This record gives sequence, C-alpha cells and structure tokens, in this order.
Amino acid sequence: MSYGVTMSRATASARPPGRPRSGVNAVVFAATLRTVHELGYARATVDRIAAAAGVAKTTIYRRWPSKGELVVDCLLDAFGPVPLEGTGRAELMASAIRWIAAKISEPGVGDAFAGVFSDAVSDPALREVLAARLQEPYRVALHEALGEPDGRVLFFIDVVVGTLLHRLGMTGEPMVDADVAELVEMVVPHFGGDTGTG
Amino acid sequence: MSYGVTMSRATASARPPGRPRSGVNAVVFAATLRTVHELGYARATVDRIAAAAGVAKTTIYRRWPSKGELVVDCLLDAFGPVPLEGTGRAELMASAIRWIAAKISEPGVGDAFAGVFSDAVSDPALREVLAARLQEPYRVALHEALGEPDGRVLFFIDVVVGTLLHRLGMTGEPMVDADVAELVEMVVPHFGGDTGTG
DNA sequence: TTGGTATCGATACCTGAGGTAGCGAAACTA
DNA sequence: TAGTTTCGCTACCTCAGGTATCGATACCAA
Repeated sequence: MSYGVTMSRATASARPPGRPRSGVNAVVFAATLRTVHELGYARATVDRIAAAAGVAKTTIYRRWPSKGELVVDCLLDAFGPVPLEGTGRAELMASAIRWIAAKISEPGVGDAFAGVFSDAVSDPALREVLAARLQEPYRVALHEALGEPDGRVLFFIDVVVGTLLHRLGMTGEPMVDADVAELVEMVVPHFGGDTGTG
Repeated sequence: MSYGVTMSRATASARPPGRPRSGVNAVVFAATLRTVHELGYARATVDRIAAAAGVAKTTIYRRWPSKGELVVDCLLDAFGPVPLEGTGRAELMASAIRWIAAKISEPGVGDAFAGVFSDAVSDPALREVLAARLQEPYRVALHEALGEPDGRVLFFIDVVVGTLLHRLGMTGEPMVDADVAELVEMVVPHFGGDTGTG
C-alpha cells in the first residue's frame, strides 16, 4: 500500500481519536483502475469510481484532495518499487525499461498515467505532486543504481516514459514488445551500457 | 494558412451563397496561442479565446466543431511543413528534431500541443483527428525523405515528440538545447545516420 | 454508561467549462 | 427586392470537480 502504514503506533501519540478509517484504500484503487480502463480517464468521474468501489464520494474526498492526487496514489500503489536486479548496467537499464513498459500495458494503468499527466500539464500544483511523489523516487533509485548525474537520469526518464505515453496516447494501444525491444536497443548503448558486444 | 485557401474560385460553382466568412482565422489562431500561453490549456476556455480574438464564441463553434479541433488547426498553422533540406540522412533527421523542438518551445505552442494531446487520450474521435491531420502528413514526409518503413518512422516520432512533451509536461519548461542535442546524438545513430564518425 | 471525536453514507448544492438554440442585424448574390 | 449565410449576442443545457451539511456509527476515555 506504499504509504505511512501506521508505524505500528510506536512513534506518535498512540492513535488519533474518533472513528478509525475503514480499510478501503485498496478497494478504491482497484475501482479507479477498473473504471479508467472501462471508460477512459475523462469519463472515469469520481462519482463513478466511488460507486464502483461501493463507497460514498465524500469518503474519497476526505482521503484525497483531488482526483489527480487519488490517481497519483493509485499509480504509486500499482507501480511499486523499480526492480533493479540486473548484474550489469545494460541489464539493469533494459529491465527497468521493460518493467515500466509492462506496467503501462496493464489495464487501466497506462490510461490513468496518461490522464493524470495530461491534467498536470495545466495544473502546476498537480505537476509538483506528480514530479515529487511519482517521478522523484524512481529518479533517486536510478541515480544510485546507475551512477549517472541527475540530468542524465531525468533525460532517461523523459525518453522512456515519454515514448511509451506518446505511443499509447496516439494509438490507444500500449507499445508492443518488438518496439519496446527497439527502445532498449536505442537507449542502452547511448547510456554506455553494453548490449551484448563484450 | 495551410488549408484550402479558396482555390481562387476556379473549381466548384463560383462561390457559396450568403454572407461570406470574415477572414478571422489567423486572428483566432493567434488568440488561441496567446491565451494558452498566458493561462495554460485548461484555463484557456473557448470563451476567453473568443474574447481575446474579438469574436463571438458562436463564431468559433461555427468554424470548428470542438476546442480540440480548433487547437489542431491552430497547431497545423503554427507548424507548417517540415523543413527537410539536409544533405545526408543524419543532417536530415537532426534538423527535423531541432525543428520540432524549436516549435514546441515557442510560446503557447508546446502547451497547446500537450493539452490537445492530453484531451485526445480519453477522446477517441479527437485522437483520430490528431493522428490523421497532425501526425500523418509528417509521417509521410519523413517516410519519403528517409526511406524508412512506416513502423520505424512512427517509432521515430514517438521517441522525439514523446520525449519533448514529457519534459515540457513534467517541468513546465521546454527542453534546453543541450538536451535536444543529446536527443539527436541518441536517435540519429540508432537510425543509421552518421553523426560525424565516418 | 456516558461523552467526545472523527468517519461513514446520503443528499443537495456551487462553480466552471464545453457546447447548443434562437434571435435580429449585416453582407453578399441573383 | 428576395434569398441565403454569417455575424454578435444572450440564454441555456449538461456534466464533472469539489464542498457543505446531517444523522448515524465506531472507537476511546472517564
């Protein structure tokens, strides 16, 4: 579930007073992806998501300040941490590219990603949330794993994610494996990873 | 102005009856880019664009069926044809990349592009318009100039445009020249163009 | 058991934006 | 002068994001 996870009430004053929140976050996330998958981002209204989750709309707005932040949390939950388990630089980058391509191909995930990204273009507040909560953790992880300077990592993310989202947005379909493979063959050598020649 | 341009009334029956349309398309395009630049895509409402152009909102909807199609026509007008004048393949691709990067950097153009792209994600009708009217001409031109198969040209467009839009969407600023240069250095060799190493 | 607090579902509502309908006036042709 | 189409204008419809309020409920503490 990615965030907070109560710290087993050890740190701060035991537990806040009042009726505790029911554990429906996961249900709401699932309903969000399902609704976005079935209706597209724009028609996946908060009313419909709430109905699909069997929850009142006000409950959603009590937990997330906007539809955009709900979707960002939903994507955080759907993505999870990057698997960075390759032995060499090349394998590491290639597996990261294939991982994000596969995630974006999952039903609802790519649409939700493209949709919230779109909203963020003309909503600076949401853009900061998107950059800080969704992009930053992966940027840090890649920075440490690859040893590349920040600017290069951001460029790497722009190329990989930008390409995948542009394909999805233009065609309505996620990028096929052959093209993902070509993306790997283009990007990895540029970043100094051997792709099989030594 | 890119489209139609009356054919000097030689072809079809002289001229349609009724009051002729006033030549305000260019004014509306300019007002669209200016408004999008100042307020962002979402807050650039059709009301505001009409006001900025000194035109009634109904006049705009008489000429374009939706805000999305207005913006697509506006972008067609702003982009114009690709300059494909390089001597070799490498120069040709590099100049095309620098050209679209520069266009997206122009005030309002990048925001309008990202905005309409965003709308298209959850609007299949607009997506077809975008693909057919905006992407297709450049795909054909690149296909003929480079001799690459369609799939490769579409991949080329996904990488270049996707990267530029992702950078703009995430940071709010267009890509700087140094990163555009790195994009060229990554893409051109992959497509078999020499970049200076014989 | 009683009081305090915060969440729950439900309903009603506000705002803003895309888009449409209908009007009289204006600009052109025949 | 009659016919046709665009013009600006105003009023309106629909839908989506987001807010306010209310009684009911679940928990804690005294």
